[in-house]
Amino acid sequence: MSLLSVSSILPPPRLGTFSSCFQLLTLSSSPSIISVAHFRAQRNYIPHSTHIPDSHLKLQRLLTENKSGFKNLDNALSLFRKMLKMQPLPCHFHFCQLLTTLVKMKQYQVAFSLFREMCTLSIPVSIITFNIAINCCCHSNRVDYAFSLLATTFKRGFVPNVVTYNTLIRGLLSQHKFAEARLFFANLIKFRQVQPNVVTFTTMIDGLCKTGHTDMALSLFRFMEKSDCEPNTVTYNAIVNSLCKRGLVDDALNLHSRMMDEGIFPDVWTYSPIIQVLCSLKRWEEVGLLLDQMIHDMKISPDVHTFTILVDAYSKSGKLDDAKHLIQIMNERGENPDIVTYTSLMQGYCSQGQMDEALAMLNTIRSKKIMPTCYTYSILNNSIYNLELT
DNA sequence: ATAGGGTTAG
Repeated sequence: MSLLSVSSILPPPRLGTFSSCFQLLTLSSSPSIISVAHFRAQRNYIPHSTHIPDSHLKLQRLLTENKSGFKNLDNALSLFRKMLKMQPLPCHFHFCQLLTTLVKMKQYQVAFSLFREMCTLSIPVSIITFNIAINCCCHSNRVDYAFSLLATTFKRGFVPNVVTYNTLIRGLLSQHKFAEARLFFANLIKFRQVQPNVVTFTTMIDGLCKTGHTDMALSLFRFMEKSDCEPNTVTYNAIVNSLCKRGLVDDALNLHSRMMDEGIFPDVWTYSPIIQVLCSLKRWEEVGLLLDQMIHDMKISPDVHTFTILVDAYSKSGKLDDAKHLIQIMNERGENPDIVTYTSLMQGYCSQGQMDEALAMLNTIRSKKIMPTCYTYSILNNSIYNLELT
């Protein structure tokens, strides 16, 4: 059964919106009552809107400096408190910047509670603020809250946009609510709520793949290829990743060549899953060729994930010195190994029965102030348990 | 200033 009929999928372009924009533009360029002479007469006048208080300039600098994440959560929270006390209040843009930074720090619940506080205190919000909050709910696995926020959005007179809907679709799919996601997507199109874009389709395709509905994902992908909304690298990557997960590495390799033929450039996200599955199949020669192509021909640098895949592959084949050497290369290149990298090497030591080395690894992790995860302890526990059995 | 993708255990 096809997901959608072709005719229902793309609403006609919204000429109304474009033409009214155009009208506005024409009006604003019509002879104006404000002339150069007007400004000359008042040359000492500084318009209110251009005056930025020092506190706001300082705030802007702080937000820009820390935009990929504050050193710790308290810094972000105390900045929020300061912002609330500022006179005049910082603009909407700055509050959004702070919330976005918290999202980058994966502090979804904190970001959401700040959003709630903003609403309680009647700090101006917009559809963008709501979208950030909806995204936080989805990432905290509370897609139910996300939908109640959608209702609030309507109640407050904001118009949800394609970002709102894409976020909600992803939220439903990440909660394995496939039927709901599909219905929501179909209704958006049926009732012309929004014009889907490449992110909408890619989100659906990726979610369909991950919920085991690969046939539907492929038909949506084929539909995109024929439509005005052409697949991009991320769309191809969703399919490549799914093929790799299903062990269909040759299909993945074919798709990889096809995307290049179509003029869509692969990125590190395309290569990593293919390299991973080739490693698991011990097709080492091809791993080498692909890495060479990626690094030298395509000029794509392996990142933490790619390196970790290789560290894991070496560890699993007992080549612990090579794995250690890779970690050294990572450090030299500034691709800092993370908990997954170290856990992979630690597992290598465990499976070789080198428990002293494995425990030393745990100490290294601690000394680097990296938080071990349940994987780290579970691997250690299982090895100790297995040793006791033998 | 808002949305999409890859790595580790049993």
